[in-house]
Amino acid sequence: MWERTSIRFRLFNPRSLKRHDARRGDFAGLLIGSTVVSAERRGKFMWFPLDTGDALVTHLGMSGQVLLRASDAAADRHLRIQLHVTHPEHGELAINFVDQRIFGSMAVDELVHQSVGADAQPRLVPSQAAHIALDPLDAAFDDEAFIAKLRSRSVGIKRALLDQNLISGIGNIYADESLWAARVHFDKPADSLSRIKAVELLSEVRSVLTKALAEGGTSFDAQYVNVNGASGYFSQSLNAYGQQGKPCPRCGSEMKRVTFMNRGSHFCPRCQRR
DNA sequence: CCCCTCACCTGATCGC
DNA sequence: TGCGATCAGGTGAGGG
Repeated sequence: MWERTSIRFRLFNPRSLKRHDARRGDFAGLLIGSTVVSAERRGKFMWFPLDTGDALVTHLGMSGQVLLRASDAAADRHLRIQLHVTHPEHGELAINFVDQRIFGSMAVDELVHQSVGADAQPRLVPSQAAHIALDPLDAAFDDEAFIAKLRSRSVGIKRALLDQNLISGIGNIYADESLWAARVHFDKPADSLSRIKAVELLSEVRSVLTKALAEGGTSFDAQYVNVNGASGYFSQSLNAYGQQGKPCPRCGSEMKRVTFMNRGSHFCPRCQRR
């Protein structure tokens, strides 16, 4: 983790600041000269609390990355924002915000107090991320509250899993993997799940996320890499996502892909019945 | 409030 | 080789 860091800044694409509220002040003006004191994340939001009381916020969108580079390294493809920082031990470094599709962005946002989870410990989160629920690997995640809310929704279970107000950290890949593992059809109404099944599904969500983290995430190509540019290996372990046409690893039936919520849903028509 | 659709973008790939 | 359709790890605004 970084210690104290000062910031300089270059903007290559103004759309990459769409989450910044300029009424509070200019992005660069709020940032330059400040010191980063820590790093936090929730879902696709990642933020760096500053000594000013604000935070440098990043939303990764579909294709965003924050890459750590030598200060004189060649520009990355799709570089949108570059921060030059001085690290107390490592000297001059570049932090490159790279985002092919520009669905992500950076911002400087105020930190607000939020009381969440089973421990009711107030936390400081950026105002624009305050509606994002804890992820199920957070020690304070409230299983009972989640299961109750999940089972009160009439939407298909996959919609609910992707709803970051209910639970964070689950995107299209991990939703399909978790539903396959729990043998639940993606469009089964959430309020039709038994309590036992909901508990099992949450447990499968946790094991999918834990395994994916251990393997460094899911990298289909060189675009999806960690802060140091390394690929993850979870794509080797996928049972459902992208497996259409192949046999189900559990029962051997042919895996299907259908369009749902403008994205692909992958499932076994035999193991996962509506 | 809950639910649904669609806009927001660039780039890779596949079929003709 | 070109061209159109489709697909890609996510929100979030706006309508019913």
